[in-house]
Amino acid sequence: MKGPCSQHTHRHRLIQPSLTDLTAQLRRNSRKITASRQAILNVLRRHQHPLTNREIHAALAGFECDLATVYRNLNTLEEMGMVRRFDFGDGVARFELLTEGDDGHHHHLVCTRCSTVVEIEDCFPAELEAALAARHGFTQISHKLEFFGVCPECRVQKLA
Amino acid sequence: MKGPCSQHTHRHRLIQPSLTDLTAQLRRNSRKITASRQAILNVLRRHQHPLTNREIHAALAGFECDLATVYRNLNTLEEMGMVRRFDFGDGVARFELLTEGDDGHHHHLVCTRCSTVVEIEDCFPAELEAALAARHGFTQISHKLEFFGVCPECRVQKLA
DNA sequence: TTCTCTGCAAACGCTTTGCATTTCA
DNA sequence: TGAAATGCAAAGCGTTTGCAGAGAA
Repeated sequence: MKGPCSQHTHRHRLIQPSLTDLTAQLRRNSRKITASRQAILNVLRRHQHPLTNREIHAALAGFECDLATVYRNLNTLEEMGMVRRFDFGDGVARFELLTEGDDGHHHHLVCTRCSTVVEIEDCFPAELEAALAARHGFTQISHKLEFFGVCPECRVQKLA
Repeated sequence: MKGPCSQHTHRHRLIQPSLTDLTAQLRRNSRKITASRQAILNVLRRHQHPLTNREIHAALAGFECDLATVYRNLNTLEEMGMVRRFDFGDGVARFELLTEGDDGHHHHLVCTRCSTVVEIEDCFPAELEAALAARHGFTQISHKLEFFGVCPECRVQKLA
C-alpha cells in the first residue's frame, strides 16, 4: 500500500450507469445536481476501481471543488446507495460507483507492493456464513473480506 | 460499533502464554522488561479479546503509563510477533495476545449494536484462496475477514 | 555505562464541522 | 424564496514522533 494509485489495474465490471441515471437518482432523493457532484460522478465513472477522496479530488477535471466537498458528497452518495465504501485497512476510505439495483458486494485482491487492485469474483461461501450466524445466534450477518498478496509484476521485479 | 467495550463477551482460546514465556520472548529480542510492558502484557492476558490502545491504557492496574507508550509498545510487540493487530473497519486498531508458534490467524463476529465480539473458527477456504491467487498470478496471499451482525441479546432487546 | 524506554508535547493524516455565502429548484 | 450545497478554516480523533530525562542490562 505504497505506490501511487494511477498505476492501479482493474478488471472493470460491464455495466456502467449513465450520467442521466445518476442525476435522476439524485433528483429522486431531492438532492441538487451541482457541478461538483457531476464532476465527482464523472471521475467515478471513468475510474471504476476504488478511489480515495483525495484521488477523486485530484482527478476532477474542469470543475474543481474543495476537498471537504468531496468528503461530504461521497458520504451523501453512500447514504443514497450510489457509491460503495471499501476499507483496505490502511486507514483511508475508498469508493466505487454502483449501478442501480446492484449492492456492489464484492471483494478485492490488493498488491502489498504497488497497491494494484484486482476485483475478485469469489466470496465467502453463503452456506458457511449462514451456518456461522446460526451457530452463534446472530442475525443480519454480513462480512468484510479483502485479499492481499504480491502481483505478478512485483514478483518479477523482485527476482530481477 | 458503539457500546462500551467492557460489555464484550468472548470465547476464550484455551492456551494462555505465561508471563514467564512473555518476558523470555522479550529478552530474546533484546528488549527490556519494563514495568509498562509487564502491565500491558498482563492486561492482554486478562482480556483475551481484541482491545484498543486506549482500552489497554485504561485497564492498566497498578502501573500507569503514557498513552504514547502503549502505542509504542503494541507496535513493538506486533513486530516481535507477540501480539496480533485486528481491524474492524472503525478506524481503531485492536490487539490480541498470541501464543508462541501461533500466528493468531482467526476472525471475529462483531455485533453492530453493542460491539460484542465472538471469536470465529471459520476461515476462508484455503483451496479457494489458492485458486484465486493462481488465477491472478498473485503470490504470498493472505486475507482480512471479519463478520458483522446482530447478536442474540440485541435482537431480543429490539423486539421488546 | 550504554542502549532502550518513557513522558511530554507537538505534529500528522484523514475526516468532520461551524458558519457565512452561494447555488439550485 | 427557501432548502441544500459550498468554501474556508478550524477542530476532532487516532496515531506518530522529537527530545530530554529515566531506567534496565
